[in-house]
Amino acid sequence: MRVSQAEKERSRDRIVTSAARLLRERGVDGASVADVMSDAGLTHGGFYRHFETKDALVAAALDQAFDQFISTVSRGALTPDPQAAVAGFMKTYLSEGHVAHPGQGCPIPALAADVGRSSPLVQERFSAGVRRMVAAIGHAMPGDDEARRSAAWRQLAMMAGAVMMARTADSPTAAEILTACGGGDS
Amino acid sequence: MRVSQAEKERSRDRIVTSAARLLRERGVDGASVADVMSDAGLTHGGFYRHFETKDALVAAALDQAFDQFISTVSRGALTPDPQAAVAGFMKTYLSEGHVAHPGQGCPIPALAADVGRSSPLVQERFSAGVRRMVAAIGHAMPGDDEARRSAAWRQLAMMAGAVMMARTADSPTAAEILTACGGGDS
DNA sequence: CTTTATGGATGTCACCTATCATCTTTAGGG
DNA sequence: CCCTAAAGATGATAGGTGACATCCATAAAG
Repeated sequence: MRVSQAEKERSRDRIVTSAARLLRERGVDGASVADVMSDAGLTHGGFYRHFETKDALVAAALDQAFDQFISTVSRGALTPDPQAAVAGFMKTYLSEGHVAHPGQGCPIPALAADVGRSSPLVQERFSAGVRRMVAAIGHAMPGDDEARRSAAWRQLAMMAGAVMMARTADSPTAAEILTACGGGDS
Repeated sequence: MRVSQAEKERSRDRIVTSAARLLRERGVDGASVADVMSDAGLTHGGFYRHFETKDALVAAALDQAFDQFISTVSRGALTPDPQAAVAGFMKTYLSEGHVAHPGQGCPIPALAADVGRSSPLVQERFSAGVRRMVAAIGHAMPGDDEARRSAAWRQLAMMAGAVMMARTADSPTAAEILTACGGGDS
């Protein structure tokens, strides 16, 4: 049955939110349109009233996933000591909780490889999210602009690589990786 | 038609070699059994004479991919100066050539995310390959055993993360990432 | 010359993206 | 205030592709 425009807006939000989680949990191919719609409490038939293609959904979901994750990063960045904020973010990023729950985590270790094989639209949105993250991290790095940006790239690359590898490893190895890269045990 | 056992062995090798490349290029879901068999010059009908399941092929292909890639790493490690060897390996790893050709590159940035969602068998084989790489890299690091291993994890995480992100980015951004992480332009 | 097992051809079943007729309800003009 | 056209949701379905199974012709092996 038809619903109000406000309700449709909320439906769309639920679809995107479900997609943002399921994509990170199962990968681009592993999260089907029907899965996402079902998770959003709808049937798959109505999907194409909201999005042209699955690709468009992926792009929208990536935006939301980065928004959500960056807001987590930035929340700490307003503390008096920006370097302490980055340190706290690193601990959270390199935690077993982040490894265990990709659905709420950083899109980079969860989806970068998939995105590298996806459409230009998806790549562009993803890349924009990555740049936003680098900017957010670099903001709290020491040195001049170029040094901060460069340090932020190294930091982000290491963190993303560490979480990604930890997700393929057994528990002791995962802990070893996280610790080696500067993470905690939380 | 039936072929000799030696020929079967060669068929199997071709299948694994094709899989090792196609998996890295297209991901686990993107490379179908039919694709792999076709690439190996066979039809998909005979596949299950060689492997129980697709999973078993993935495991075998991961082993070969790591073998091939580690032999590249280790080739340089025999030079008089092991630290120079690691530096050379880093330059190669963080090159645009590596970013552009995942099919011959490191399995980690290409497949870690997929593996994190795969069967325990696949995860175990992949994790074993990762540990072999860390051992190979750590071999040429300074400091005591623990420090070397820890430094190797950081290095590998950063390199894998950098290549993975570079593969989702446009050319200038990719170059920026590689340079920031210590790579060259080759 | 018989046995055997490889690889090819074809089939089955499930699932994925995308579409559509249909029902229902909203939104807006008279 | 009501009536009607537009539009969201539904369930069925089309078309394609995936993993995996089965039958068959044939050549190796004894």
